[in-house]
Amino acid sequence: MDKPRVLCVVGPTACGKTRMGVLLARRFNGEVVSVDSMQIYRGMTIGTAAPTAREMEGVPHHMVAVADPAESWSVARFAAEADKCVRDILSRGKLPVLVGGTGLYLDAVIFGRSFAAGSAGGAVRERLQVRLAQEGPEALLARLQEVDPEAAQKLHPADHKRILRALEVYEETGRTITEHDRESKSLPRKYDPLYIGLAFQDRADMRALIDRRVDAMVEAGLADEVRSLLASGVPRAATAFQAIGYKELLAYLDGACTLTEAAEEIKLRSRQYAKRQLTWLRRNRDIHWILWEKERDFARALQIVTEILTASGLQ
RNA sequence: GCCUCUGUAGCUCAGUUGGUAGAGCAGAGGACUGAAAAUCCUCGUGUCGUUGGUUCGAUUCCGACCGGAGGCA
Repeated sequence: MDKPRVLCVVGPTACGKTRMGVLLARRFNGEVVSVDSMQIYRGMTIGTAAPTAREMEGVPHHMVAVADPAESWSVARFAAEADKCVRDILSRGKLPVLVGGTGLYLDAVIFGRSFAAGSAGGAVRERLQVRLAQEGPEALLARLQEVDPEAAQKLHPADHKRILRALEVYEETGRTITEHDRESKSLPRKYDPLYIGLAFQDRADMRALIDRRVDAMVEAGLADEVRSLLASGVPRAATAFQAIGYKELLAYLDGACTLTEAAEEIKLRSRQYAKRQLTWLRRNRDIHWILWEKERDFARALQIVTEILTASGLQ
């Protein structure tokens, strides 16, 4: 009720979130906060389709190109930084427009979720990784079953990442991740979000646009972008290189495939990613969806969203 | 023209010593709390190229034909 209102633009990749965010920020005196796990890294404009100064049209953008790609960020760090931006925007009497495709990150900000201690590169994680390699996932899952049976029940033996994380939280904090999550999820939400979802009516149209966009990225010099990241010393193991478009071009630069093959792989991985984004978003019943037919019609969309916002008493 | 190999799920292929078939990839659905553009789970009936023959029964054996690859002329 008394929670600050924020606007959220969500949807799978290539569906126009960036453009919509700018249009909404301009109309409603807002500023954009990008909620994207990869656009935070510097020097990755082309491949992450991060908004350029031109595309921002004078609207202030936050959380874009704020991190050193050699340094790996996490949800926790992102949420903390993004929340500062949101509060700052609100304090200046403007509307925060959260634009992004990383579902977990957006939830973390909106709900003010807390995250248990521990991180990649930490001593506990390293040790658990060694145990995983030596004893196998079943042994670790059995161990988890003893300390946190609820988490162990939910995890598949193949889900190494989550098994490691669950054990790590227990060893780092003495509390189970189940306990921690339950507590975190019971906290009242921090903001009052109004969700606008952008997607294509027909998946084939989304695919066509993704294909075109990937070709454009390659033509715009994605390979050079990857080369300069490497040249500036970003390690191949960096999280930044897990971004779609980058890991595939690494293979190309290594001579493992042709540029065309790399581009095809990027298209494939992009549409699989888009599908996962949709799966994440579908469980959020509060989203007002705008479904594109063939082409993206921003003028019409802006009109629809304006009506929704007016009805909801935002303006 | 002759010879050899080949034609099985959208793609790449396995397989059935004759009882109508199964993997990977793609695709679809789902999960998701410090890597999340990551990670993980579930889902496989298709004229077994066509057409004759042998057989109780053929995708499997035999013949012809059609398509593909290679070789010899």
